[in-house]
Amino acid sequence: MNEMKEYNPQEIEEKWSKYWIDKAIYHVEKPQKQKKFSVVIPPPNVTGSLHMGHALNATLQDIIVRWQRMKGKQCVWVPGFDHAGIATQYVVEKQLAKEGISRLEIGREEFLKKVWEWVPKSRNAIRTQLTKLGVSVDWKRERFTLDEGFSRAVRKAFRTLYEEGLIYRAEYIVNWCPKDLTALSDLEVEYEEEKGSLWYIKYPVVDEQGNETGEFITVATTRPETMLGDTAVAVNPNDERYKHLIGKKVKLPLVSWERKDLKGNKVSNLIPIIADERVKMDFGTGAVKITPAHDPLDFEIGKTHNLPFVRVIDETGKMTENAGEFTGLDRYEARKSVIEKLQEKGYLEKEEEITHSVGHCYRCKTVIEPMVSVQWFVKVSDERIKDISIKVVEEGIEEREEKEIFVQLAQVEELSVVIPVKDDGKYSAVIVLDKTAKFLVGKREGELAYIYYPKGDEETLNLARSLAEEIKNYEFFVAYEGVPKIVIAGNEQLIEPGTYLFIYDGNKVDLYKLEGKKTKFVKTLARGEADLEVTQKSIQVKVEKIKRVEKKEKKVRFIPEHWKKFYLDWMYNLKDWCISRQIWWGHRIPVWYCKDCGSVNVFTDDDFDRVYDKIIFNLIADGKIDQEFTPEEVEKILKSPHFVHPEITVLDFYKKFVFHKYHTTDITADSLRLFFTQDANPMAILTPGVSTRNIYRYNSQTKKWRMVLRCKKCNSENLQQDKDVLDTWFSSALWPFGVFGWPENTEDVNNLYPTDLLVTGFDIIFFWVARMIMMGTHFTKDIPFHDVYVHALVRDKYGRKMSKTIGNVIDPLDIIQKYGADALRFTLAILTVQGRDIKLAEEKFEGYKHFANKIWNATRYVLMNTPEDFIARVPYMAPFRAEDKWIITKLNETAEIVNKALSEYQYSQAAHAIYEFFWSDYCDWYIEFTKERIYKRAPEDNEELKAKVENERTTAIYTLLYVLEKALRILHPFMPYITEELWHRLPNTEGESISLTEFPEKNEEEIYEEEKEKIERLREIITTIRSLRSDLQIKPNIKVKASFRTDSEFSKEVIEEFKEHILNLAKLESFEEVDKRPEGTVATFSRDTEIFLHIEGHVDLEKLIESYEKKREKILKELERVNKKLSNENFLKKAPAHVVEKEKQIKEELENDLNKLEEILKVLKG
RNA sequence: AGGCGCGUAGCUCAGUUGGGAGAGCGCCGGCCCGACACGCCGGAGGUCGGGGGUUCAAGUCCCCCCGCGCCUACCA
Repeated sequence: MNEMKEYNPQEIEEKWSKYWIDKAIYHVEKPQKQKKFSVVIPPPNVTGSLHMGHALNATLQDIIVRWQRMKGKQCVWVPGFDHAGIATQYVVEKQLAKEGISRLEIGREEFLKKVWEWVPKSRNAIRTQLTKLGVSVDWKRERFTLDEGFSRAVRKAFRTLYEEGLIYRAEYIVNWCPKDLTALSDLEVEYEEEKGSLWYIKYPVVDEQGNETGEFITVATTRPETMLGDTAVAVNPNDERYKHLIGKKVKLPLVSWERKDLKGNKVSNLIPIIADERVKMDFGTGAVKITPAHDPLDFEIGKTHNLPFVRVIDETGKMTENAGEFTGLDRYEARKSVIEKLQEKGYLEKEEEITHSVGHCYRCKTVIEPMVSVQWFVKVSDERIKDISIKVVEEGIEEREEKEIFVQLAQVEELSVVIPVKDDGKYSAVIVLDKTAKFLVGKREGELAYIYYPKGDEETLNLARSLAEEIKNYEFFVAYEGVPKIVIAGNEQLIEPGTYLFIYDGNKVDLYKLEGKKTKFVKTLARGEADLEVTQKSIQVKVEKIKRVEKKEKKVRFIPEHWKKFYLDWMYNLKDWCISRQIWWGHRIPVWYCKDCGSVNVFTDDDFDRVYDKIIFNLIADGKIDQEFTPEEVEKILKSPHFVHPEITVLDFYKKFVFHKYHTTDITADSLRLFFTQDANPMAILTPGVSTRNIYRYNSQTKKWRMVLRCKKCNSENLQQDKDVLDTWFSSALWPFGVFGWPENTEDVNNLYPTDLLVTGFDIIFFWVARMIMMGTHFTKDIPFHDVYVHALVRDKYGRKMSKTIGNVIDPLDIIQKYGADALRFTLAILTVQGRDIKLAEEKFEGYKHFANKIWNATRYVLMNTPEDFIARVPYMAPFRAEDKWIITKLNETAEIVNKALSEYQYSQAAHAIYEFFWSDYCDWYIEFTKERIYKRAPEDNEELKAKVENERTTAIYTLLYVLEKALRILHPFMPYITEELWHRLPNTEGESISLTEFPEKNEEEIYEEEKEKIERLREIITTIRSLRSDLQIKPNIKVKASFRTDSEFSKEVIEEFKEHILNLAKLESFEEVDKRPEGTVATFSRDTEIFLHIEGHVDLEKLIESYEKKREKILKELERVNKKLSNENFLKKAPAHVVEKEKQIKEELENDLNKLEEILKVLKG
């Protein structure tokens, strides 16, 4: 019926990827709070390209999201990108450098234009890569950390924190990169072990007059050039060697010139010897030179002892004027020079080799320079931020929310309920409870809304109430007594009389038996959308107000759990977060300094109340227009396609994603001009309804308008904006609520936040996860996410990190090209075990492409044998056979394992279960079993027999299709493409996408224990025969005669029932029961059954004997173990009875096996 | 230095409350049998890093040691 070509991943993946996006399958316009499952993607860096870590990250998210979606959740997975300040600036600078352009030459504005030109190219590339992976994200909600909404959110966050005193500006020692010319946060510094030297320098001690006493104090340093900035020598107060020197002074060698501190005060070259506990006695000489301006610890000591700060190295790594004769030298040249000079003058005592770790810029690898400068900090160490961030992870916060709900209590007589169920627009079932309904309970918006119960019957009302508490997942449920009329697919269903409950959960109607207050699941009656038609004889409604205390747990759970400790350890020792960066690409700090009164102004669009003002202000603050601009410029920008969503304009983006209002507002150059004119025109004050505020001023020379910002303290217009931008992570910290529209109180924020899951790598727990928790809890008073799944690092096959330098990267795109995205995804999933890094080698992908191929071909087999008129044949199909029930049982067990594994994020287990099922159970056994029925030729001349054969074939095909369809659904989250493709090809499916079908769950009705046991036994028997054939080296194409003998009724039954399968799958000519071993046969056994194979001609028995000897050894060893256990009195006494029983059984089995084996060996040898 | 993780078949790894050692790849032998050679059938291969302890029973829990990896801190 279906012509299937060979499996070609590229072809199908391209097709479905496009289909999903074009149809916006994964867009949910208005998700309901109760049903949602929301995830935000860790925004990939716009500079990068997708590497294996991204592929893993995206795959793990997609598996959970697709699974949750199939479980009926309304999934919203928000994609987006991160502007990556330093990294992007670095990349663009490098590109410009190739053209011989430096950013300093072209200036800030021009440079940013270049970046904006470059960014979309890179962004689009990653976007394409993500779509190739098959991620089921909602592209309509895509965001960028530097889009208009985010930029506004960042300013709002900054302002709020500033006003709360949680952001401050201070002089502090920071990690400075002399190449990128910016401060770096502690986390952005990479330490590496390096060989260096420890130089011992003698500082002459001087008396009160400043004359050298002849005594020296020797300090040790790895950075002699910083001695020029020394302002003290410190020793430990308990150090006997130096106690007498404390309080005295030394004369700083070489320095004969005048030095100045940060405020311009002169600093003497006679510096004090101070005592400080932080000095370690056992390092170096126990005396340490103090350079407060260029060393973090010295900075601290300098602060405590009130030492002057002398900067001797500038931003570019060159020596400052304080370095006297060394001024202008690079810090490394200066080091050489200083050493030479010291040696020359006899101050250098010795030089020792030392390995120490040196901090490098994470981006350009330049050695960082600790330097005192003025920076902005977030006071994350403040208890208002720190405490709650610890608490939500450590123990969680339980919040009690009192809710008032109104429940209609309807006392009725003769209650009738009709439940029509529609599936895909067609009626799939109708349930009619004519006057037999007992009570009815329903919800509205997730809350109990009404109860219908028999007039005056308080007992029933109470029962209904308690059931409403107990049953969590329902939209309504009806209880009835008596005989209901249930019609499913046109057939009336009979149910034995009793008290039952129909529960509708939004997806399906389940039937439960009601015994007292207990409910017992019977079966699922129908799937689809259920309606409710209620009639009653009389009604009396009373509204009851119920106070409900809703407990809401705010707890962030790390998976695997040990990352919790990792996070908490860091939180306990939290240092303030330096957020200013001396670069251009990023969110410019929304601070304007007043040049007149010196005060600090933080502006946001909250300072304006009209939409025009707000937009103009945001455009200026974002650097999109200058503070002086023309209305045409504004219109042009607002009417241009948006960077993230080119299908709409920037103005529309503002309305939809930034303000979430002003929907009808249009802005044109003309309307702006009018607005500005009125604003600036003092006469307008006389016109009613027009306000003037003097925000805009026209400059007739430049013919431009200017938005005037005024100092909030002195009203001066003489303001200057801070030149720095914010750390990218400051905006990323707002990601989980920023993407939903915060700071506006949007529907998405209400319905989708907190998010359910965050998947990320451990390396950014501090950078990102911690900061999202800090900012999330602070701004939204709620956690940003419930579960944080921390995934592994992807390494090469030798366990090394993948890096471009080593050249061991495996590019996911190459893998997709060669093996397909499905194989890539499945491989990553099956290798994902909690707490272990992934070692990757290309062969692995190949292996799982084989799996995809296997599924493809299995489907080909099924479809090849599905007749055109299959559906019409179904009503005539024969009853299920045992193997059908067996595979259905296996399918259900697999569904259960996969569901459980995924709910615990056990990706590997889940993937293994479906792999095992598909390949071993379905392909290797079930398909082989069906061949008997599929290939059986019906005799043309016997109508009755022909019909029987055909109907049995229909059953086989039906089961093949039924199981295949469900198995594809189970596999779908792992391999979305191939499952989508194959699913659409099956005749028993309809719908837009497999991803919108229901994820299979274990159905107790489909568990057939008896048949399962039989088939397992059958497999053992077949395997035993195959094994003997192989030992005897009988070619597979030769059919041999065989016979068996057994005392077990069960085994006999299995053999008789499945004789055909045994003949087919063990390649036997015959398999008859005998009393004793026939002549000319070789024996083997499977449990209680002896099997005899007729050998014709010469057979090499050596190999067989060898094989049996080996088995005998094994059994003996086992027996020894079991006997030892069973002869241990303590074991018999203390071990649980069932364990002892089991051991006894094992012993019996082993002894039987041994007897049989020895007998066989005797015959073989004799 | 402190903390965390890992050490199971040649390789990569599963092994969920402590009860007869597993998978994939590789290897060996045999097969193009009407889905699939990206396949089928059969098979070999392990003192579960070493030592001690708890227990009737330890790959699984506790302690020590060895090896590997990672993180944090210090490094004048």
